Amino acid sequence: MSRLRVTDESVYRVRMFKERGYERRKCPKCGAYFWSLKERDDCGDAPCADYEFLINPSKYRSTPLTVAESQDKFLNFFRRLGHEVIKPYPVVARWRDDLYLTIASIVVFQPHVTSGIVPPPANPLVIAQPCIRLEDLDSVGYTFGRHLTSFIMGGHHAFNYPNKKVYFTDETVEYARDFFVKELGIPEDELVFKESWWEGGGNAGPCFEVAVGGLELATLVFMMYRSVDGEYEEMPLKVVDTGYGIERIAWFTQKTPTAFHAIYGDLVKSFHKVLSLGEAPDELLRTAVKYVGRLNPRDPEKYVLLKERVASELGLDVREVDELLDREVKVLALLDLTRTAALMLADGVVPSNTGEGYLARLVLRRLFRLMALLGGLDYGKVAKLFELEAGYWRGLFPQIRGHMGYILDVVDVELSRFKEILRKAPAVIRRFAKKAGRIGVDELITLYDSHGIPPDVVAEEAERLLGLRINIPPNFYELVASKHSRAPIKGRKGKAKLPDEVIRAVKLSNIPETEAIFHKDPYAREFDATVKLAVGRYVVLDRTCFYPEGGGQACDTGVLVFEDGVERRVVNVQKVGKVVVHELDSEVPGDVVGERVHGRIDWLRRYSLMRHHTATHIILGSARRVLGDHVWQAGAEKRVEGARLDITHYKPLTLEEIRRIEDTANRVVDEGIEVKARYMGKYEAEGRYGFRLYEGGVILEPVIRVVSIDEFDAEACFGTHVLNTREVGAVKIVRAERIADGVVRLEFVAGSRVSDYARRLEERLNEVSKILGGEALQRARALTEELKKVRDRLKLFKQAYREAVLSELKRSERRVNGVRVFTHVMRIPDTEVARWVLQKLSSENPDAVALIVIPGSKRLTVEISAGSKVAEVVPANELARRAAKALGGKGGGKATHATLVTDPSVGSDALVNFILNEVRKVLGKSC
RNA sequence: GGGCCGGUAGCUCAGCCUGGAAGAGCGCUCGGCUUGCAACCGAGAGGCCCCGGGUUCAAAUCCCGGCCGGUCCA
Repeated sequence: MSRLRVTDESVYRVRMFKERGYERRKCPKCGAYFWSLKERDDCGDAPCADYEFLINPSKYRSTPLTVAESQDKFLNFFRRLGHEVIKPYPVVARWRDDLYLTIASIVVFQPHVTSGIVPPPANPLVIAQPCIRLEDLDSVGYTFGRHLTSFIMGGHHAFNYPNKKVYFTDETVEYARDFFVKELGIPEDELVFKESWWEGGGNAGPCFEVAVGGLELATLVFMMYRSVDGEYEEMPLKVVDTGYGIERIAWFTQKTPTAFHAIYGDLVKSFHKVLSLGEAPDELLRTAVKYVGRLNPRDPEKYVLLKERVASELGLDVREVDELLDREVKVLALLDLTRTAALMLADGVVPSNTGEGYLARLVLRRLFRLMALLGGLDYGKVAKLFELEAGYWRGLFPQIRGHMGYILDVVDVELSRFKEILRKAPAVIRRFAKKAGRIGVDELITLYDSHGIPPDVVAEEAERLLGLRINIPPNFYELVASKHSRAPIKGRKGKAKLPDEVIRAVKLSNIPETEAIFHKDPYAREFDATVKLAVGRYVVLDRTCFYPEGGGQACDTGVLVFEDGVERRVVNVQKVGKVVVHELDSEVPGDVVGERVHGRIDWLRRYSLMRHHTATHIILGSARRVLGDHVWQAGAEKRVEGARLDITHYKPLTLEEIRRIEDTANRVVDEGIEVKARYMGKYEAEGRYGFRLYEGGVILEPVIRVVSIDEFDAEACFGTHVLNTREVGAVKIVRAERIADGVVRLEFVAGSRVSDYARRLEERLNEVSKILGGEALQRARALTEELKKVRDRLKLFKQAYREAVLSELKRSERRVNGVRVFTHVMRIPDTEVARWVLQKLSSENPDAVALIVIPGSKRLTVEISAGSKVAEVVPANELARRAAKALGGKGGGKATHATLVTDPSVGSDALVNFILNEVRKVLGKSC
């Protein structure tokens, strides 16, 4: 965390500290300033302090609360203070294009509210938001629950606008004090407010970390700066952003040895039972917890130290402590990871190799690995764990139980993938060990990076297979990460489809929003308008029927008629903000600003686009009904000839599923459902339709245009649609393919294009029939049979030819200085046959030299072979080289076999004679 | 979105670095041994070496492009 300050410390001097006599003190351990009523040795927060609340529980008496009770207590307290309770958002942050997961309650209001574009749904408000953070994925459990991958963040937020102040630092601190002291019964003496600085998501501000008994229970952030290029700029909007750890409150009040025991209650026992493991003795955990608060368990050396201390205190063997503690920590981590995975999957994440899908896979892989290490990874057990979570959280997170079918199906698929990696691991490890001669750090990294084999698996297998001892560097995952370049979290692609100067001119001109006739009446084909701006071939009007490219829908084309009476074609239409720019096929003559124009769009093109656009919504809704709630749009394109829709799904579609999607879509078409486009308030629309609205992407506006097909489908959409599904006519899916891990692409046609598609198929079939000479299907069957026969026959002939060439070659035998030499000139050139024959001959006659000339119009090829016995004396490659040099040509090879290529003009006879001569010369010398 | 790895017989893979006549195991077919099965022994069938281009006398092998699959990171 940055210690940068742009504000003086006065911001931390809130009203309450003065009124109630809090003093500002400095922590001798971390140097941070904090406020408390009484003198203290430290700032009261890990790792400066122990888990005091567990070591001396009587000092921190409070009523034990479950997670649900903690949440209720928190929400009700702030409701009584005038905060409106907001329903929690999904853990997958689909409304944001810079984050995958909801990592804090404030994420729910970013960036639309914090940037001032949209007012908050209520002000002030309070929310209990389930959050997911994967930073501590590998060390979950080791801090006994201080770190979790999924947790509920209780946040009360106030948005202070320049003209409307709600409340800020003074009130926030007082609320915190009242909540902890009056509501939870914590003695005020033990409260510590530590001064700190918070930064995140481009915002920053001072904050207080509120710690009690060694546990931070809340963070109170006062977001007031925007960080721009490393500098802080004060924001007009000042936001109270608080985060109360609901699970931590439950832990604190229950004082169980670990947070997991407080959060998961009976589940701790159930998980052990499913895994057939005994629970660690309470005494062991209670002893360990004394050190967990202060030691950083991610530091392996410190962790060893912790175990040693626990062992000596309990009079146990270190190995025993080590085993029991490691095992317990893994089981506890599983409780957290299962919930995290369940929450992500319940929100419809499809595991994949990119985006949030990858994060889901990461959690599942970690979960599987832990189970494998605990000695039992099978689907039945994993499924049981998820079912236990679903049952346990049915009150707070009913969505888990609601999506159990999908969750278990995905777990099954992912487990198979993981097992596949483990199955392949030995072969890959062997290959690496062989290639590199060892398995060092580089090999470990590549094995993990490219093959997904974790280093501990490599070490295990390498020892088992090859007897190799492998050292895993402690900073292994850092090394992996350092291999990858850092890029923006979510890539934004934006290619300008207009020249820069046009965009600049439009922005400078301050032209008001173009009146969208295409929205008011999508059936309007002609219109009159006034020219507002003209730059070269680019024209802006005050109103238009021309739909600009957007939302995956191609733009309209058509004509504009200016006052000179000349029709100019509109070839491209784009948006700059809310201003529509028409690109013409030629420049506009002179100054046309203020002129009246008449426009006409190409109606058939537009109508086809409208039909395909509505069809896309229908297909999406159908896919969701057939496949499940996890189906989201991953991309779409609507063209005149057809459309395509990419959906998230975890396995390839079966033919039956495709047909059911198509049937469902056509039923919706036949039902004749009204397609409504209307403007709604953001929160109203979200409340009514959920985040399904943002299939096509995030919309950062207080009022959004919602296109709905009754209850079947509703999306925030800018496009033009037909008024009734009946107008789509019909839908035909023409292709379904898996384009990426977790993404299936559906291509389809609608309306009259279905007929076009059918005609194309018909024409192709006719063409095939014509070529085959008869009814296509029948002829194809017959021809396939025939082809098989011909192939078999050809094989026989080829065999016969081989034999013939071989026998002719054999007959050509002559003796040159005691060596048998065979020569043959092929009549039907066939390199493959020549090689086969030579191989056969020389293996039967190791004392022979043989050559076959393969004539050709462009070149003359000679394959030369020397039997194993004579190859040393008469190397074939030597012969080829000499001939190439003397006769012109190229050649080479090895001692037993060589190839020579010359110009045909050399002639077969000359070639053969030359080589014979060379053989004679070589043998003459050596004899 | 980017990095890395892979694509050779029905399956699992070797060969590729260092170019020179396509391999192993399993499976399959047939035969032997067996009352039969398994095992064992013997023989055989089975290959656009992912696709396209380039370099070369010669490419599974080297280079470039593409497709497909896997994996890691953001």
